[in-house]
Amino acid sequence: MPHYWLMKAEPAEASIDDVLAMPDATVGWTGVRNYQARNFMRDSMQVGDGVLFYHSSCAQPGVVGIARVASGIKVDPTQFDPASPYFDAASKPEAPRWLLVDVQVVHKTRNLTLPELRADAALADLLILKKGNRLSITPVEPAHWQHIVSVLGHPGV
DNA sequence: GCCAACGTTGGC
DNA sequence: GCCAACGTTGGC
Repeated sequence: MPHYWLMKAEPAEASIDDVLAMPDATVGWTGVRNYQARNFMRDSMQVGDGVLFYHSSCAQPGVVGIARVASGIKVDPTQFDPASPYFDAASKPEAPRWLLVDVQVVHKTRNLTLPELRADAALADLLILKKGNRLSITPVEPAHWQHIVSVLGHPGV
């Protein structure tokens, strides 16, 4: 039974177009620095899980594509790079603190915007819409996933 | 730039 | 372990 996820990306940093331009349309999901989000990747994600690719911190936040989890869990190399904004001096190579998975874009969609998501009664319980939610990775209920890919006119992963 | 909400840190 | 201070997120 696959799981489904919503993963936030800042388009100024890694937009869906940026990822599409990469080999195999696949990107290592660097920069997760929240334990709960990390634990979702480490403990619950499986290769092939469905991912809603979401643009945040931008003019038109929303779901902009369908993606899939494309690797198992790996060490996030940016934590050891002093030049990276994600550098973590407290993390040691013998005990890496931060992890990532590869994410492969399957289909770029139109932007299903945040106001549209909020206006959809079927998505009232979508975690991203809950007040105060800031997690960059959240699980998505199968019914929510089916609804969103249907609204986007896509068969899913 | 503002601000609400939440996570992390660190003194005690 | 408590909790105030601080930093970050992210929409507006």
